[in-house]
Amino acid sequence: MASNEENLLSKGYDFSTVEEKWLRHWQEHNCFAATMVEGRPSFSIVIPPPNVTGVLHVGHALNNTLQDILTRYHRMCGDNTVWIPGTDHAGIATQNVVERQLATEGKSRHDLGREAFIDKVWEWREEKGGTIINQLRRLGSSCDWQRERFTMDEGLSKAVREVFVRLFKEGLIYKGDYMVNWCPRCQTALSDDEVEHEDKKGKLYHIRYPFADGSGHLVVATTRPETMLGDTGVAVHPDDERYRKLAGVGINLPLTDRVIPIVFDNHVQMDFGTGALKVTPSHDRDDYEIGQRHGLELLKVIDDKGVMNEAAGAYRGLDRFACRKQLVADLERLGFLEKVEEYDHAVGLCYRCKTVIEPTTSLQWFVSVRPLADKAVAAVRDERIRIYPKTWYNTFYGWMDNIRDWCISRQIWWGHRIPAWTCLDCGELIVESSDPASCPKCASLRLEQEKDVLDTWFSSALWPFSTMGWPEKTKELETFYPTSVLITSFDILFFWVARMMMMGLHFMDEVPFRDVYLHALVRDKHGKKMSKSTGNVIDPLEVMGRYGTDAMRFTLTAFAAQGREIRLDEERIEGYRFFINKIWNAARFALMHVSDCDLGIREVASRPQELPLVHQWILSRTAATISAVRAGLDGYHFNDVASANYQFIWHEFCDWYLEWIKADLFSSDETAKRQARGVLLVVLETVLKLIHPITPFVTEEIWSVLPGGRSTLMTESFPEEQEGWRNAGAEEQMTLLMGIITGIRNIRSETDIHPSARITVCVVCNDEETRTLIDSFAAAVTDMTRLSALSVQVGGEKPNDAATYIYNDIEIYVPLKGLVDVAAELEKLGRERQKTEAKLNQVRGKLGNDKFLANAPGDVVAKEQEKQEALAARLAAIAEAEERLRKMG
RNA sequence: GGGCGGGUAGCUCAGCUGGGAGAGCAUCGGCCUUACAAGCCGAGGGUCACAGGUUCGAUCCCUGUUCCGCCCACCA
Repeated sequence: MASNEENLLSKGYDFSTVEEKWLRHWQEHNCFAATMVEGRPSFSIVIPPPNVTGVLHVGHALNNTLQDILTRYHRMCGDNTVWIPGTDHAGIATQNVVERQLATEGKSRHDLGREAFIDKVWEWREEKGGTIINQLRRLGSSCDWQRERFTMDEGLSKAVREVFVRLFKEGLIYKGDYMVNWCPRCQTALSDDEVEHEDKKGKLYHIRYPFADGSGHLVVATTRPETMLGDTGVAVHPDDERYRKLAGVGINLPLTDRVIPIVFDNHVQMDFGTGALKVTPSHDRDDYEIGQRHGLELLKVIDDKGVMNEAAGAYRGLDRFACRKQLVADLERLGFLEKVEEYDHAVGLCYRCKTVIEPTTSLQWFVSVRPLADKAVAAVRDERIRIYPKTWYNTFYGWMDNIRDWCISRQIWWGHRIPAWTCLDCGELIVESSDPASCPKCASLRLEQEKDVLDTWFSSALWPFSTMGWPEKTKELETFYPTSVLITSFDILFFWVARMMMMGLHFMDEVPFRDVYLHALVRDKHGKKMSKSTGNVIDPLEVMGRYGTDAMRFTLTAFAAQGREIRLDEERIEGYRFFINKIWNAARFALMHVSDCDLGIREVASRPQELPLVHQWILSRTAATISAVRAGLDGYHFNDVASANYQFIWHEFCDWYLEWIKADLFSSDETAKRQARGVLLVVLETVLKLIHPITPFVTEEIWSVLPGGRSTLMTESFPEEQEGWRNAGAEEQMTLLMGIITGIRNIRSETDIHPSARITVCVVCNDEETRTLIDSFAAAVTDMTRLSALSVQVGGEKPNDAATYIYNDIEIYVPLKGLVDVAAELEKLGRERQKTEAKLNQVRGKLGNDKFLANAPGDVVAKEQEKQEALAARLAAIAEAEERLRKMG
């Protein structure tokens, strides 16, 4: 082994050098580039574009690890494969970032003006926008980086305009004055799902509203008293006895000089509060609808910044919350405040800045989503799109059934400006994909473009086809659309996933993806959401630096069961780092024996029937692992893929196989040596390929030093099913031998025999076949348990004065020359006997039950019978051993 | 208020179409055995939340109870 040390791997796995090396190699050799070869199956993924302002968090790490696993798998399978990367311009988020930067210079975007501000954002993007992309690269993501897209790119912008114009012309986009969710801080409208609801401790104010005729008052309750200044009515339920007589009676609205009417509306809940509802049509969604039904006036009292306007009279200029305080004090002073209760209720917050949303009416653009949503629902019902895990179907349908029109205009500057113009002369509204030069109606040149931009999700809804060149007819679209699978987190199922379905189906007349895999949210080990303020954030970059990227990727994969949350524990990452190191060391060992081999030795694996048992066994187990890994990958059971690899590599390949073949590898028997080397090389190559999609770096590095001069592992072919390696008989025989070895080791350990002490063992079995098997592997057994002698017999005379272990129906004796603790041995055997008896009784019960025999399938009955025989034999063996011990005692 | 998910070993979880309870980590004991002490060998540990039901047979299916988490919702 000294002669070819330069070919060997270093003693410990140094991930940082290796990772750097392979990232460079993959990039320089353009290994991730898409292939579009005629006649091959296609596999395509578009990345859920992270915000251009983003930095890699552990959710990204999970999301992209899973995508990379599938991409690498399919690439190795020989499919035409592409993974298209990119980023989202993230309207509000990015604008906020740049505005904050300006604020440090004491400026606002208004100081710069729209165009200069947008230039500033682009500048920011050039400088800092590549951060997350570089972090994704570091993760090993095998995206076709030459195809990187940005939602504000020229091509994508063209697609956005095209979609907008078509939808408008089809009547699916309209403009109107409606109630929207308004963020006073971002000063823009938000769609319903951009509003987060949070339970807050608040107060419920009960306010007296006097009748105009002076006959008394009624009481209304509200959590937002400042909105009363905009009240234009009071609503009660038509069936409410208490208020029936009030028809036609007006209300003197306190603190104002206005008289407002009482209206009767079914929407009012009679049993809430006093059953009387103050109606503020301009600042509440329900009130808006009640107002519409009864022709109530719209009166805005809060402006775009959340400040009371001139309609608020004396309160004008006050912030809405300051106004609330002041107004409540005034009501109390004037005797209008009946009472104040503590009250918990949900408050709508801006998902970006957490400012309390102010519902208000405003002129906005909307998409009529019903017809689009229907297509999406149909596609899911027909299984043209499948959702994994399937628990999400109900949620999906529920949401789609209740979907409302989508407000797509945003009053910010950074984004796709709405392609609509108004003619300042004739008022014509022009919607065109290219900028119009003049008004088509009056030929005026005085056109003004809409100031609003589109909701960011409008452009990301087009992502699966806009990134492939739509509206042009491209080879990419032909080859890769629809995409194979969308992998994303469930929290954007509706923001994004549903809308991609709608747009894809509408414009491509085809689903955007065949499968949707929704992975869990990553939380801390206690199930808490990670957040900077709680300080429980696990930073993937830090983790990668500490344990290596492969270790982190493997950990995330091992955790990726089809559930809703992943509780990530940093200790686990450390544990899996040991596993990566284990692979490294196993390879190091293997290389000591195969580094100078010619590749012809691999032939031995193609005729397993000619090989010794242990090789047949490992090949059979390898075949089983290939099946498990492929099945896991095909069915998105990522955790199963991880554990199949882990279990096989560590506990079968390393713990048993490598130990077992050491004798052959060091042997002077050339045939045995060649067989061992050949199978070792084949199995090592196979596991490297199998696990490469999860841990690309360490596997590439090992692969590169295997004999034979190799290019990259990532373009090698993924292991095919190997039915020819399957061998149930070999597995059974090996299981038996391993059981006996474990038994002997158990005796050693239990009786405090030093591991290096040579002992003799006598194995007693019940048939000649077993005896021959054990006998022919006596050398291996002796070797692995450090015996000086092993005798195997069928029945017959057994050693006295021996420690005992029963494996199935086989008795294992270790003579101890008077050192046997008879009582302890008997106790141990007694426990075993009880367990065995209990099981046997259970089985006998079943087999004695006619109904079981009549109803259970034949193979189940047969299995029970076999079990009965095995248990009975074991029981007999235990009894014999006990008897022997009693004689001694 | 509605919907969804979950309660399995000390911890984190797996267990996919009902037929002998599993993994990792942690714990205990023993080992520097020629790849690996980032390791090896051995061991202990669970009335599968609770109560019923269906079935020859239930961790798995059905009903109810309870606890936890999430989502949706116009009771101001």
